[in-house]
Amino acid sequence: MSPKRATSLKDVAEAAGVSVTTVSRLLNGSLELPSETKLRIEKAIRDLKYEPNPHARRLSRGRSDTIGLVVPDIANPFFATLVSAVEEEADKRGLALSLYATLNRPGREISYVTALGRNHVDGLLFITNHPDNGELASLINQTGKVVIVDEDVPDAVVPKLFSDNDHGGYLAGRHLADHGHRRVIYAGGPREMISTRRRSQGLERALKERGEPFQVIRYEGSYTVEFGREAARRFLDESMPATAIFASSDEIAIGLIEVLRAQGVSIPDEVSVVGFDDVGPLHLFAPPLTAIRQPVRALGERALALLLETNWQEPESLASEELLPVEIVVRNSVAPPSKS
Amino acid sequence: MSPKRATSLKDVAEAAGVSVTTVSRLLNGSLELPSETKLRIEKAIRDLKYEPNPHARRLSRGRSDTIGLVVPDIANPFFATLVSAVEEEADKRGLALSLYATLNRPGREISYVTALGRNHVDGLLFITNHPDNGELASLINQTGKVVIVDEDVPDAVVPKLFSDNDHGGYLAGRHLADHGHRRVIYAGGPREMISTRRRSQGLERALKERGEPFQVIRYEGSYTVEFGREAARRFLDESMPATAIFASSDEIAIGLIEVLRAQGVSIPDEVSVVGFDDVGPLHLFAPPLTAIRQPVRALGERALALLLETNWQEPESLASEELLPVEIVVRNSVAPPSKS
DNA sequence: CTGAAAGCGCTTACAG
DNA sequence: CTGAAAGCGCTTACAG
Repeated sequence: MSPKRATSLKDVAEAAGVSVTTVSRLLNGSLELPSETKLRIEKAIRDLKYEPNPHARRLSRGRSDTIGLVVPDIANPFFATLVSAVEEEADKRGLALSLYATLNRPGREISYVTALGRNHVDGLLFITNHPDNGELASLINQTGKVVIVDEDVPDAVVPKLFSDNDHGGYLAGRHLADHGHRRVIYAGGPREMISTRRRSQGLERALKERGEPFQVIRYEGSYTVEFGREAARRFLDESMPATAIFASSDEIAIGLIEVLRAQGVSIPDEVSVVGFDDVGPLHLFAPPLTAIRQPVRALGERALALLLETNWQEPESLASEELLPVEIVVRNSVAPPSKS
Repeated sequence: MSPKRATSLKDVAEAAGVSVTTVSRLLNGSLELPSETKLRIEKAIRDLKYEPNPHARRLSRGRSDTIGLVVPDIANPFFATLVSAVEEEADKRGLALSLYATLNRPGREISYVTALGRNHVDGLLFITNHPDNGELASLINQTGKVVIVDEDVPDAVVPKLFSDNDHGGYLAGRHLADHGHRRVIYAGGPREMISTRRRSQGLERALKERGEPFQVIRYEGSYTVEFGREAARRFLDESMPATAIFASSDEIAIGLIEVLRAQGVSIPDEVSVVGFDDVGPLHLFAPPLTAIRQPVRALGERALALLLETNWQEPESLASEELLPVEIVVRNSVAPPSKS
């Protein structure tokens, strides 16, 4: 089982009695060949089970036909679904996928973007989930060919693709207001992040448009189960200062419900809850959770299309922001405030 | 913004006044250099922001320092968690990860294994979830450097790593038997697959060891939500021929519970349910689902270690099978059979 | 239409 | 200790 040399273009060329140039051209489609020759070459390829060496091809062509995808955490179902959609799209287009998980460590983000700058991948789909001090943005601006997805890197001038977070917040708020809620807690991610800002803005707007007094209390932390637990504890410690909670991710909702249930707080009798993301099996929860659904797969598909469609030579075409629509999935976790 | 030529080894060498050989050796650590020279080179690298071109390096070295991971479906939380664990391990070792989703299409599996044979990746972690007609096995045997994870490819002679499925089935069966169940339905994946065979065997063994009459009814299909729904419908159509159901994956459990709930069948009052996998938020389900937990991350970590540790020259060391322990997580979906 | 040859950017025997 | 040179396996002007 010695690492037998793989068959190369040259082997094929010899077997077919032509030059490597010809074989290479046939493979790359830039050629009309006499069908006799063509058949001979194709036979040689089959006989030798030839497959081009991608490393050589990449070196020679100066591009890799692979795109990089950096996400905070692959195990998170939201990102997993996104990765899955990107992979499927990439595969359709003959592109390979290089996957990087940053696990929320800024250093890793930096190094991946640097890698792109060096042509290791042909483009990058970039998803962060923590604030940037400007370093990342400037790096992105000088390397180009990255599209930012899901969460913003404010000073980066590249195409951006988000869910319609503001409208998501609005839908949640309207649903809550329809049931008579006026005091609601927004349990979200880091305050600096665009998703949190926009979702809570939308929420406020929906409550405000009723023309009656209202209050939004912000619990801002991170998009994690642990923060969801914290939010629930705080809510309890503060003696339930609201009649409803808008949990801004599946993870937050999971932690929140976990603690609320453990403490015997009934949803929606004592407090109503609306979630965000809706990628987990929320319909099986007790109670089934009403939530804003993000178009996760569409986000992944569109992100790749954007990367490929963008004319990277035209600076003015770069600074775009595209929003994908969200919807509310009504289940059973919202009821009118109890009259206690 | 023309694609400015990236700085190469040669640029660094010139800037430092040495040969590319010297720089290359310094980078690859096979060299003691006078510290003055060393500093000069390092300064040049820093000044020029040099980073080696991985495509050239791969071509030259004949290896890629990347490992391939093929999974049926990335969006599935079980596989997502596995991918996440592998990615983290790979990153620790300086290995890149190439990800492929087969979406259950045999043709795609074949082509990825072929790619490995051509040295595009240094090794492959392979996860299938459908029966093989022998084609895959023979391909795997002739390319080598693949470890099979989670589900078997029977005729392949390579290291294999599974969860202890038999024991998982046994734990489920024992728990059910402890509560007095004697007639249970096994709702699992394809009958040919090792996971299904072993889990149902374990289940039977646990029931049998009580020394009383028992019956296991097998519903075999696939590890999907849709099959879970089918299983529930069949269970209902057959007028509930058992007092408990062992759902052999989170997906199956989800589909099953969905339909049972919709039909007003109470768990665990009318039928007990035990799940398998336990990667989703089963503790928030109504009722919280008792399940066998798979060591998903450990599976990923160990798989990579196996790939790296195996001595691929020694045929006798290849045919190994390693089992990772599972455990039962008791929640609230099992009760004694109703006396109706 | 077809091929010889240079080049992509590294690594690594082989010499000095 | 250090370097010139060949080689990895492709692609692609450039000639014929």
